[in-house]
Amino acid sequence: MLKTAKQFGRQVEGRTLRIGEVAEATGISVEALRFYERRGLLGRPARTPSGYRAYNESVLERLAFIKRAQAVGFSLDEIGEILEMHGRGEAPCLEVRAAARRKLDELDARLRELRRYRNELARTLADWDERGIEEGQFCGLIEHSHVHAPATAATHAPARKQTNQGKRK
Amino acid sequence: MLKTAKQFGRQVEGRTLRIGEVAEATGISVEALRFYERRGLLGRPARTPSGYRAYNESVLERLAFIKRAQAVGFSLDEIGEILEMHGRGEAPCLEVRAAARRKLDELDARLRELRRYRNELARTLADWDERGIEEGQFCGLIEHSHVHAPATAATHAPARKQTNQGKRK
DNA sequence: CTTGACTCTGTAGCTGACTACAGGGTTTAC
DNA sequence: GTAAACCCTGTAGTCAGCTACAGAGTCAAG
Repeated sequence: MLKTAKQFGRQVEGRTLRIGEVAEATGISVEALRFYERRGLLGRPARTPSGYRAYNESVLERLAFIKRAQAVGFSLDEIGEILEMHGRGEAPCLEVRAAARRKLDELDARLRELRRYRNELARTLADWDERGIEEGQFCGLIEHSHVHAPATAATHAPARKQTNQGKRK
Repeated sequence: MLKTAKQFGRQVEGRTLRIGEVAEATGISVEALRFYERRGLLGRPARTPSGYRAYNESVLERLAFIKRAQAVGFSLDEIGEILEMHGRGEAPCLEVRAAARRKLDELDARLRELRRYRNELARTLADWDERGIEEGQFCGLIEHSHVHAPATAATHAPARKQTNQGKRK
């Protein structure tokens, strides 16, 4: 763990990592790392005389944070803000805690929604299994569904809210 | 319900709807309707002599199906395939049922994942509440997390798998 | 001293599900 | 008969989070 710096001029502190090494260590692609940097998530790393990025190992920790925060539902922008606040030593925790609480609520709402859809789908499938399906138009997905209301705007509104499915992290 | 067709030339069967009426009835925007048509989800509707789309009321049912399928996790492409099979009278139900079952599995996996993140976040929050946070670097989101492993590639891999989250239909 | 792997910047493209516009024609209500 | 409200096509833009490339420089090994 205390290997000297490989070839790069100054071995200021510990070992520095090239971008490819960071990529390999974290499973995040080189392009994504540069992308994060552009988005302000990684600051500007030191450079070797020839312009290569020379990360020190703390970047791994930072990236771990980013990944964890992302997994928990923060967008890159939000993560950027948190890191920035942290960097400026600005009582980040109050803000961050509030944000985290909001995230938790969102996550709960999303879970309820998904559970509803799951059960709906499961019921439809069960229906299909126990009776023939030849009668229905769209294989029962409409006719046999036991769920909230017919084709009115009211039915669609809640679905719309969640059309952005993918984008919600 | 048996109003004669309004102004349009032929009043072939029942009432026909202009795109704006369909939009209002379903809560789907006019642009989205045209978009669905381009994507092959609605076929080519009849046209008035002047080129306006003249939908018959069955489109509402079809749109309801689309919305429901979407809510349950099918992408527009998948929905398109289902509708196409249906249109060709091709034993769709076997295919559809298999697809639905896959969807259900995916939904379950997604739910497990989200529950995991939810609990993780909730635990982190609870931690913050019971002890001061001033010590931690990133407000404990790393240090205090009780979860799977430190900053190694192994930690990231599962997260990566799910970086494409959004894209997962 | 050359080959190949790595890195750099900058820009463009991808996915999914739309939305927004420009620049027209059509209908309807007054 | 005219203005508002609707409709048409076609193209481009949006969001997030990347990915892919082009064209160039750098580094380690044989």
